[in-house]
Amino acid sequence: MTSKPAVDDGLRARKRAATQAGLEQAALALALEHGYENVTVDMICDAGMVSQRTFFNYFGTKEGAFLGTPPPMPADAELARFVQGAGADVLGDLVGLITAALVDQEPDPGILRSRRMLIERTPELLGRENTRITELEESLTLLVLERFHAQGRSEESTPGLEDEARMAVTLAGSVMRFSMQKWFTGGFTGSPGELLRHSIALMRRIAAAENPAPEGARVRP
Amino acid sequence: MTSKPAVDDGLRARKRAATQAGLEQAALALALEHGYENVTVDMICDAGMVSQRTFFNYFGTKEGAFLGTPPPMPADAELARFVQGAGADVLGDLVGLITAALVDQEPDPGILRSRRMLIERTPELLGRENTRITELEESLTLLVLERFHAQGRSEESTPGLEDEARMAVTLAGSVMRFSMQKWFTGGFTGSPGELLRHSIALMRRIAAAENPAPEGARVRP
DNA sequence: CATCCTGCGTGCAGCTACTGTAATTTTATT
DNA sequence: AATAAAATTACAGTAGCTGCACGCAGGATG
Repeated sequence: MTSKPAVDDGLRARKRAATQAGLEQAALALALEHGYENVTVDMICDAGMVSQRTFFNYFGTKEGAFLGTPPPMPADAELARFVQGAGADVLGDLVGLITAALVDQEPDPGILRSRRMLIERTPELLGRENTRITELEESLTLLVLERFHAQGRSEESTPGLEDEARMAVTLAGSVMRFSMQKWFTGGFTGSPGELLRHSIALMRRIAAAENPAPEGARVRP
Repeated sequence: MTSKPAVDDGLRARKRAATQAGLEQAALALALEHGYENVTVDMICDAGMVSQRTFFNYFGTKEGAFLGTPPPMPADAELARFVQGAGADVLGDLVGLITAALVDQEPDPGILRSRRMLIERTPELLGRENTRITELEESLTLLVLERFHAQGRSEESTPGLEDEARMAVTLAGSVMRFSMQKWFTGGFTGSPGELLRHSIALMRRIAAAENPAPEGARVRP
């Protein structure tokens, strides 16, 4: 990921990372025990042994400590691979891209899971999470458009190309949300890969459905 | 509350409604001019000529004044109609249901539009909105399940029935989001009904795509 | 080793969103 | 007109969050 293989960390950086990790962990633990609303920033600071001011230097916001580092944007190499991807399965590739970013972003799956739990049961955090995702989708739409261009499709030749890209991203997002939900409510026994494929298949089946629109009047009474 | 069931709108109720509408309007106007973050509750109170405490009696939260009355849940009659709907087009019917609720909920389309504009450009509000929608989707999923049952399908005969319902709701939500976005960025010239049908068709096309999954390894590198 | 200096943590003062409480005013009822 | 009920208000207090200025330790330079 970085230019140098490893050692670039000084004592400073290491301490910093430790403090941040400590705060995040404390925040999660406290929230899972007392509920997000009942946890004050001061509590987290006590547990992490820093001043309140320092806390805000790290996260800027209370929520920040619970949500972890901002948005998982894939590495450039993978992005290029996606754009060049000749495969016709945009949806599958998109889902793969997002998943990859998610995985190599958080080393500890335990943290990831409990964070997910907390977010799931806390509307306020869920809102923030959605916001982040929305912002991410913005960039992904541009990516898909690039891919389309790489495949020789242009706005001129295909009028609704941008819509198509946006819809693809939207659907990929739906698959991710659906899978997450199923995964963290424990309704699935199997590998994440399986789950994702299962979700995509299900989506295709539902979307295909029967009659596209019986008379059209149904849509807007 | 009172012993009499009849004419519940006296002077009281009318004043109340006026105050609330005034506050909402003031909030929207102020935010569109100065940006959401730069509008304080006190400003809104000044414009609406009430105390800060009263403001919070009405909305409970600053965001409330900008988002309007909570979630548009359809009337019982329409719900029943949806459940009994023999039509196979679950998606279309769902979209129709949501749309109907949206329309007869806010009489003034001008308010609705500017509110939409504001939400669109304000991450914080967008997050809240998404949260509300998510909560709504919860109930809709149950509805779809009822409909399935009315069609004689049970969890026993069809293992993934609940998943199917959830996915249908998720997809309907995607269609709504997509349409909203297109509608309020002005990228569409035509009736809302047309737009919705167009969106559904597009979704079906993208979802269908080509190969479901070349090898599966793509999904989780 | 001495020196600078830069990044980081801290206290403090202050703003804004929000809540509880009790008093005051306004509307409804008899 | 008297009284009950409800709405609105002022006031005080809590929690999230920010700008500012100071001090200290890590790291670079000579």
